Amino acid sequence: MASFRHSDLQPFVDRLASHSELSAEERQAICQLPSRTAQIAANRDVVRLGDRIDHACFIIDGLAARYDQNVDGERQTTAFHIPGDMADLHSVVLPHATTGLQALTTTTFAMIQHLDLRALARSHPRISEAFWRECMIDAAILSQWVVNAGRRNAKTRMAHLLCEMAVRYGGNAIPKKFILPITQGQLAEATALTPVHVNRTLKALREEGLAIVRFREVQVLDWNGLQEAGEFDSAYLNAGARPRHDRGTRVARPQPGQESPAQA
Amino acid sequence: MASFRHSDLQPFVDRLASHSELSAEERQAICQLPSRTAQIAANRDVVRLGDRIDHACFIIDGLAARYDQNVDGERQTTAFHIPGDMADLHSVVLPHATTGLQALTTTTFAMIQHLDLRALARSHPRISEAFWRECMIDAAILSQWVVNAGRRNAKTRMAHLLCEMAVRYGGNAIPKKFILPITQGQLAEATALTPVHVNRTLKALREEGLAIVRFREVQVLDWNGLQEAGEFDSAYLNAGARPRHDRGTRVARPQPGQESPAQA
DNA sequence: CGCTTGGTTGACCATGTTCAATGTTAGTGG
DNA sequence: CCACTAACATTGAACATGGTCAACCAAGCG
Repeated sequence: MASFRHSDLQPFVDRLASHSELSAEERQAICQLPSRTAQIAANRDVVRLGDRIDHACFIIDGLAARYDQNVDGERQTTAFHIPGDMADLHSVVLPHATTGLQALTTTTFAMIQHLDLRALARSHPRISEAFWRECMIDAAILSQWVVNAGRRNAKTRMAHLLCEMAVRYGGNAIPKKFILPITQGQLAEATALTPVHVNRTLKALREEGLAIVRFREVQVLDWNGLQEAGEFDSAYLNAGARPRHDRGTRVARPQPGQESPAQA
Repeated sequence: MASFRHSDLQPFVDRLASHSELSAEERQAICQLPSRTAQIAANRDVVRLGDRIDHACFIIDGLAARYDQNVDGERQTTAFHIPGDMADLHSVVLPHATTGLQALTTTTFAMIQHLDLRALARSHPRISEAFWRECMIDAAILSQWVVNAGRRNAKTRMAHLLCEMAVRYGGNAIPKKFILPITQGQLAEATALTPVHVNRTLKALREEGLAIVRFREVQVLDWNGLQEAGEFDSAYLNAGARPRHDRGTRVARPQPGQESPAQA
């Protein structure tokens, strides 16, 4: 049954505050958004393709996957949502779902009406900007997924995904192990591989001493090695954060006939 | 040399108005944003990977590609930007570029300071929301690119991309032919194929009477056939538009053990 | 127990890559 | 107008990454 609480949204405030400056008053306003807590069982859709929705889902506990599918019904996961994510904040401006959202485990979430989120955004410009920024970080992740699916081989792809999840779960302190309650089949949907090849790929990562992936748990054996294997640079995940460490060494290769950027 | 004009931004207003309600006053405010017009030659970067930028680029004429690359320097295009697009509106909230932007042809664009865009967004909540929505439509396209690269074969992928571009160039009236000033190599970077295989794929589309792609031009021979071959449903491009026609027939396949969506 | 779900492995196959050669087109200068 | 060049398109043959099919194993749970 639904219940009304406020503190559920504190992690959301923390998330927003990690990349956007918010006053105490603004933080409180977010915390006080009316929300309805709900739980959904594993393998069930929170949002179905084509649904028109009137609320966003803040993940309190569990794991959800955003997905789309091709004509044969083969799924492609386009994002994982972990606790602390507002899984479809974008729906505030695009209420017509063009992707589905599925719970991968029993997932607890807080439902917040678009009406309330929109009202808050309209009355608080900086909250509005924070929402926008939060969405754009998700888009930056999505952009990496295109590169992943398009230009990286199975091992690199898998390593990259593991790195992404490690950073998202752990923040600055990369966890030695973290819970990733996901089957190899679901990993296949995310990496655009087949379950069989996911298995072989995980075996390779294991045998190279990079990481051990089990049913509910990822063990990072060699973080540097895993990052290297995954061509991973966390910059895109921290793009919104206050400058802590400067950008890494990754630079665009110069293209033929190109010395300077835009010239007026 | 730079010049100061206002009317350059009218197409941007039209774009925003196509999905978001804006008052006459709001439209005018956008038009009056100070902008600096510039031109950049083909194959040069407008924004380089890692750049910290302080302006957004509105494409007036030409074609630009957003890209990222893997460690071997192989490029993956993640978006095309055509006239009418604000190529990096997202940079207003994430000024640290994690992807590059390259002109594919000689491209004319208007540069608008983040400062001005942000100020406008802060003072006009509905403009802020329109910016956010515009960005989320781009994200919806990106999401489709993940599916494209991940779960569709070469022919389907290519057809899907052509459909996307046709709709974006033509709006509701699908053009029989449209200018796409792009080489097969650049198509390869967008579809995550090799130039050689792009060539073979285009040949297949041609031989099946679906579309003819030449150096600067796409000729759509059979729009329905092309859409079908590309598993294309334009809903995601129009997600923000006023309801004109209802969603197509595309529905999520029911997954095992799933009858109803979220239950509280 | 036995059933179900997920993990593991091997053999064979297919889509798309790689390599390499040749054709085509547009632009440039004599 | 033609020769020359450079970039792009086209084609074929060999190859590789990952997919498909199929069998078997392991763990959790009624």
